[in-house]
Amino acid sequence: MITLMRETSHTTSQFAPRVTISDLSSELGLAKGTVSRALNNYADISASTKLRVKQAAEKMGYRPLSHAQAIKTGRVRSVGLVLQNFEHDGHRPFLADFLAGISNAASQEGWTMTLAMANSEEHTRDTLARLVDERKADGFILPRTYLKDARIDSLREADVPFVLYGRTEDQAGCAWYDIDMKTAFEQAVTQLTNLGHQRIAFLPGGDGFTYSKIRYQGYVSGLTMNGLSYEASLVGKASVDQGSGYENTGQLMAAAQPPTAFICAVDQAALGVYQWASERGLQIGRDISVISYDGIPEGAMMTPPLSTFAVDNQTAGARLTELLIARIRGAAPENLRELGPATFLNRGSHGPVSPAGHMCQKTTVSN
Amino acid sequence: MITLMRETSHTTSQFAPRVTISDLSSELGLAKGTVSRALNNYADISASTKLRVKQAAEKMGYRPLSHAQAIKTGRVRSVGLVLQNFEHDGHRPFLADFLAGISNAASQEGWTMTLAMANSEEHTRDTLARLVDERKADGFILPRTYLKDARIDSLREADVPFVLYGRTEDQAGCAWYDIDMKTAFEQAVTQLTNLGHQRIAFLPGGDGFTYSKIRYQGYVSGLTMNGLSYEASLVGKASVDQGSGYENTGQLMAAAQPPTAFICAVDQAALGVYQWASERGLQIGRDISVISYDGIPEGAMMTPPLSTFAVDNQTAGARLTELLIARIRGAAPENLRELGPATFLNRGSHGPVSPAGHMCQKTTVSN
DNA sequence: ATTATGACCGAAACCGGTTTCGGCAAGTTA
DNA sequence: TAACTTGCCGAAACCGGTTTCGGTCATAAT
Repeated sequence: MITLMRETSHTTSQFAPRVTISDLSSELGLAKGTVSRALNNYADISASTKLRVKQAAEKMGYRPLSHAQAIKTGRVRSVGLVLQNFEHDGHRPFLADFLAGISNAASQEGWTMTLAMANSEEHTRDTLARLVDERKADGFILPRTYLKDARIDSLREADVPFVLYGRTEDQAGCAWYDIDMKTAFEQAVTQLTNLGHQRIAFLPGGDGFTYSKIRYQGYVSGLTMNGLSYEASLVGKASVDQGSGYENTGQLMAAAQPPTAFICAVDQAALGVYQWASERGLQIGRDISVISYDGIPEGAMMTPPLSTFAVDNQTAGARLTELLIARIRGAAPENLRELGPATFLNRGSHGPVSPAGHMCQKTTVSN
Repeated sequence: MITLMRETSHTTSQFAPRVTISDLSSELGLAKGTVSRALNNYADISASTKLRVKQAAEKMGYRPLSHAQAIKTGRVRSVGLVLQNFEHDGHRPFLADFLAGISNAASQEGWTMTLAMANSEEHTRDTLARLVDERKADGFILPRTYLKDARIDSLREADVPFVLYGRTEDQAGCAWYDIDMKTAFEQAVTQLTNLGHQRIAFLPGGDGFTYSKIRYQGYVSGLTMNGLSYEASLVGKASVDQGSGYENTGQLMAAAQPPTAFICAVDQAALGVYQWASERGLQIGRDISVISYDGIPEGAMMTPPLSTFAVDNQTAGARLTELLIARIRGAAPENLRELGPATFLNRGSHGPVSPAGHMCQKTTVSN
């Protein structure tokens, strides 16, 4: 009985009384359509009526229902985001920041964010398809882009607006925001060569990801910028977590002329370098130098604290939604491409090349 | 020119052709309303037509537009979530799991999730109000509940369905899911007393949070269950991160009869205990025992690995959305309250009370 | 003095669904 | 057989907006 009453009252009075556009029009003595056009700045409404309507709307607290407009306009004023939580989670610590950036930028424009998570590539495609089909979002932010990315293909084909966090091989029709990782990794090489290092190893990121290729290119470019020659034996295999970082460190250090410094595509791999070194009594920053990328919080708590390039995921999220909204409003994707900076956290994990230690002669160095 | 064409084609052909309910009705030779009622299982539609309609809908790939239905029903089939990212972020590592749970459970019912983040209590209220006002969600999940929670008050007053992750002081009209933390902390005390500990300290969580009170109650109840008397001097101040945990550990260990074991309301505080001990050459698990709560990933990487109660935030998110959807569909909140288990990770940070060390005589022990 | 031209607004159609209402045919009851 | 249900469906109103289409009136052009 009580239950019944609850249900009833719930379905009837549900919310505070809303003011609709009809309320506004009858209050103003204008036609409903006129009010709508005034609010949407149509050219055939006089400036004075526009002002009057807008003031009344403000005063009466009128807020259009986005789903009511959507039925005619096809836009729900929402940015879509499908996260893949099956990947190596180097970006997990930044998730909250990233989401905060999106959320804030979206609400700035009166938009909202609809979020879904997928646990496989197929699940991602299905989820994306469902959200598109049900028009739950007007466009999408695609994080963690691949060189060849099925999500991009399907959205491009369906002509659904999207923006990439990262780049991809075929940029046609793609708007994107990315971090200038190439410069960052060039700087990493420069830092180390300035400290005397000449055998600088590189631990790349996950295969297939665009970020992985670009960071690698930055490493290579940094070598030539500093007059060092590229050596394939100094490049490890994909290292995306502590375990793989640890293993690949061991592999590279077993060489006849082991590296004196490591550049890691991701911080998690750097933790593996730390582990390998500490197990052998070697001190990071003195016996082995490490510079890495991501800026995970654990990095600050290591001994010594990890020198790394930090990225501001909150502004990334914010810029991405601004770009996406612009894209949805019709801007050409070619004009919506942006590179943000990574900031170097100059901490203790890199130092001058160790005089003793594994370094012997410098045979491979040109110049 | 190219730009213009892009824009044009974008606004016109935008998506793949959708099949509407009118397409269905004309295809079937039925009235639009009849089709709608058939799909929604109205009683005045014959079973045979229902079947025919549903099969045709399936075959033609018909999916109703939630915002088109919302205009009449008032429901957009979306669960709302406003995260406060200004709080101490003990739950940050679990964010992805939590969101995945919500997302999966929601899409199971054909629902979606609209997410927003706020950086102050006021911002949270505003955001919540806006989402309610614009009907962006049919109900809300409120995480991290306080004993007195302004969000609950305003949603209750506005008669908007919601469900709590956690409990609150005034449960009237509240549906919730929570972890049985009281039992967990009782077990923690029992574990330690079985190992001979009699001076067991407690580091509580953040002030004002319901979880903090319940975990404290579990600690107290565990003491009496095991014949130990409560001692106010064994209870520290709020310790929600490593820093405060470190400090409060020092405070408690400075007593004439220092504790031999610590129970921490949150794992982050336990990290502070580790730090304090390691700086003094004391070994966790031997010289000082620690049992904690949360199950953060860092805990497994400590030496020794942290004994703690882990909570499955993915199923928490899933259950919460199931409860919320039930609530929105009219179920009484009193029937939507659930307690999930915390699972003890029996690791190395607790052990028998140290024979040497700080322990002296047992004066305060009754029995 | 007419006529064409704009500026400005009302009326109505429309978007994709849901829900109410009424009517018809078949089966029940009187 | 007439009256009454009942089962089942069509028609139309409705939800809260947007957009198209004319129409009125004042002003400018002829």
